[in-house]
Amino acid sequence: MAEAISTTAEILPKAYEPHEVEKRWYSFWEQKGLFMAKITDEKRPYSIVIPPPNITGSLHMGHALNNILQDILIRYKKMAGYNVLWVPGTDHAGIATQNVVERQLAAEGLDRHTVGREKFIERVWQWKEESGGQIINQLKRLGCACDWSRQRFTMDEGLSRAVREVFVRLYREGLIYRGDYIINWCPRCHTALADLEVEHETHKGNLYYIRYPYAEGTGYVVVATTRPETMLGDTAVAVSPEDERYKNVIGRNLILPLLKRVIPVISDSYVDPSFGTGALKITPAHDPNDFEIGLRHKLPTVKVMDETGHMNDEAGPYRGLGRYKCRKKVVADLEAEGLLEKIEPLEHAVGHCYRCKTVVEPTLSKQWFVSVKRLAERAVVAVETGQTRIIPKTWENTYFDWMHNIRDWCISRQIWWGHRIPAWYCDTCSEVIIDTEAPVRCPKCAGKNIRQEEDVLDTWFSSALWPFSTLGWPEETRELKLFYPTSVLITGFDILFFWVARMLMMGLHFMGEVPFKDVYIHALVRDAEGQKMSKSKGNVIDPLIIMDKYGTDAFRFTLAAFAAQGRDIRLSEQRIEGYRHFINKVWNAARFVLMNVDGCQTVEVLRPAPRLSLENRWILSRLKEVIVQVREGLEDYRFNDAAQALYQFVWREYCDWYLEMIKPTLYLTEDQEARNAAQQVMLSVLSASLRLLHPFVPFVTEELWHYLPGSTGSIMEAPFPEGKDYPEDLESEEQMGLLMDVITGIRNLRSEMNVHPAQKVNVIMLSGDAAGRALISVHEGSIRTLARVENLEIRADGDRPRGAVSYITDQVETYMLLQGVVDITAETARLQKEAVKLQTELKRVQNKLANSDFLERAPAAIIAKEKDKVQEFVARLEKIEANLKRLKNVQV
RNA sequence: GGGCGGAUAGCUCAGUUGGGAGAGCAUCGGCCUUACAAGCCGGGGGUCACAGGUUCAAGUCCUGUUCCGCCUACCA
Repeated sequence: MAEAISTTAEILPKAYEPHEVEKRWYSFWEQKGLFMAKITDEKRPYSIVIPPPNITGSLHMGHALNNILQDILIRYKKMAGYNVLWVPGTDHAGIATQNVVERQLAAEGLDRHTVGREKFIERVWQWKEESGGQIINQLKRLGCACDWSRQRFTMDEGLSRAVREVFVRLYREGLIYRGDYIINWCPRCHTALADLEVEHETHKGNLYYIRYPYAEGTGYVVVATTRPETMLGDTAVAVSPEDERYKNVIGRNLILPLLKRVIPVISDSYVDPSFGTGALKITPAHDPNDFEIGLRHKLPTVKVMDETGHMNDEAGPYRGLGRYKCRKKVVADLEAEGLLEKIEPLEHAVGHCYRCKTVVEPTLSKQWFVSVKRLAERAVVAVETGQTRIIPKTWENTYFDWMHNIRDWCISRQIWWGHRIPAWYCDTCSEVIIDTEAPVRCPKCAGKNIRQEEDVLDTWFSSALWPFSTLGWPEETRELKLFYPTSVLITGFDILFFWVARMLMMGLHFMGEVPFKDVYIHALVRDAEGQKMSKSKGNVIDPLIIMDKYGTDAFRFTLAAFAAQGRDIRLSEQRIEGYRHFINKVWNAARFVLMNVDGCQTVEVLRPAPRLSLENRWILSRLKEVIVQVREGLEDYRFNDAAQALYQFVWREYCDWYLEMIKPTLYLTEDQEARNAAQQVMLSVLSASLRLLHPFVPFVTEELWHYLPGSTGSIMEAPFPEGKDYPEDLESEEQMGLLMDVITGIRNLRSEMNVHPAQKVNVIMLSGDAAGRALISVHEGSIRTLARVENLEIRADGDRPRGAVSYITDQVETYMLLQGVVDITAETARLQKEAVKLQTELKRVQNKLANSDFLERAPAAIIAKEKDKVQEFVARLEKIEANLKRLKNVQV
């Protein structure tokens, strides 16, 4: 056995070195198939589908936090005895991916149109095979326990089939339609965008006041606009029906400047009389509101721009100009004609493409839509009735708000990379055919001139099906039966609408059940200054670099410890460094234990026996408490509480107090039985701590697990500790409390008297309480060790020693003898300070107890507590004052 | 415009049924005590944004104000 001890010390280096360890254990887990769910397992199921990262993505802080939290839950539930499944996968990310490949082509002097659709798609697939797996490897780096055998991609054959199936069913139910509608157009990406894909930003612009002359007679109406170039598409001017100023103008005709078209003045309650001049120019083809007004008044629509943002034939002399050049020229021409009244600066919101930040152009266009009203209603009810809980609850309001005001979802995109819409047009008879498979001939006219819709679906369309499409839908698979609805979805609030709401709608519609029971919305990771991390700001902290520098476990623990609900995380490297120290502490605690286990060969959970000594009973009782806290924290998604509880327990209680306290027993005692007990307890608490820590810091715990005597297999297969195995022991906690208080008191005296840490001191303790004296006496060894005491005398009563400084509690008076002369002035000051503090406290409590209202209305337990305090304070004060008197006498 | 969140120690933040203000980091002082200097021991530091109210009792509940964030929206 002596050999074994020295080997352990050699095997475990002084400091934890994460890199080699991390690599080794991840492949170990994968090889042993520990991440794989078993469909035949009879344990209770617990399932999560990953929010699929874009294949173009590289791991950022948001991914890291998101996936670490999922991994913590997955590992916890697995150890807690569930049949867990974590489905991983990636998203094809239509626009983003297409942009990447287009950029590649551009570098070669090509573009997608010269290459052609088929070849282009091939290129994208090729790119995906070569570079699209990057993010997956980065997730592995994080330690994610995903079932990689079930990895999916939104463009997989199976998922594509689900997409077509959903499209066809919705179409046949009348929930998908095609129509002319005003949509947001990105002139750079050449595609329609859903409302959600438009980001609004405040811009400093101008409000131009333009005169529209009457067609008959003299005079003009002045309209105000921020976008003068759209006037070329105006088909009316609207005023408010309640606006007295324009009462006689309604129904008259105006001459549209520059193009000289005749347009009417109409009245519509949408117009706000207080803004601008109260007259609004109406451009139905280039403004969503104007479009609605145009519908109401049956106005013609005139599109003046093409899909690249350039003016078209309808713009007459402005044809071919870019929209901003055109704006300049229109303004200049108006000015020249004396029709520009004035220009005022104005801040207003401008929509941008969420992908490329180009200013979007509202444009009239033929697109496919999902009619979402009915679907949304059901999804609202599901949350209202608690079938799905949104956590933190505050997000429910945001969700309801959005769902109640939801507008139809534009699902067609004019790009090539994505699920091509399963619609075909017959050129012979104009029939539209919607089917999951391509038709050979037109079912109506039997013609063969059939071509498929060019557009593809919004990427979020396939994402919306993710919870059931990844489990095999539309087949009725055993996976679906077992793991749907999934247990929880973990995501950031930024995709609550994009994704979560739509999954709820689709899940309810096609599965008849919510896709997940809980939705946990986690924080946003910001930089140390609270700024959102972004490449353009240059404040991005790269998780991969962090993991290189500090190790994955330190990184994981940091994020978990800061993942408080409802608040963003401000991350700085300093903090991660702090938690690296914690990982190292765990490492060294284990190192210490392993160096001192001798022949102890068991890591069995040890039931606290009454025969165990105080510190052993105490640490087991504390362990019970931390188990409860960790479990509750994880069940309630309070990751920070769970992590903090572990941090405190392992470092402060286990390392600082418990291990220090048993050192004499381990080193010196002749009592073999006591030593064995200490060894068993320290080992079993270490074992439990490692298991509790494992979901947070999987690598270091797995590494240490294999050094524990008697451990078998992976720590992932070990049971998560249960509170019921460790009865709480209040007596031991109370007694330990007294000892810790006295020891801290002596340490304090030493420090204040500048006693060198290596120097031992002599102490006399007085206590009128026999039980207290017995306790101190039994544990005087601990006091000697932890407070560095040479001679310790325990008395019931008697003269207070001269030449001593004191620490007074209500139960024990502790005197530390000084070798030289006590500085009476300093000691008096010290005691007086203490006395004043106590008197203030005492007074406060006494006032409370003097209040008859308090005595009448406060619960008995609270009153009793206050009374206890009075007793304690009075006892301490009396003793301190007695000491002060003695000091005074000495002085005299 | 509507909505939500935040304001607690120098910094970053906990504080879940209202009952004597906490942690980490930083700082100061002392220690290379044979697991760990990525460590050990000790100390200092807060009118819990402001003003009212409810209550025996408010960081915690209510109202208002100020200052920061964020989301959302069809004021041209």
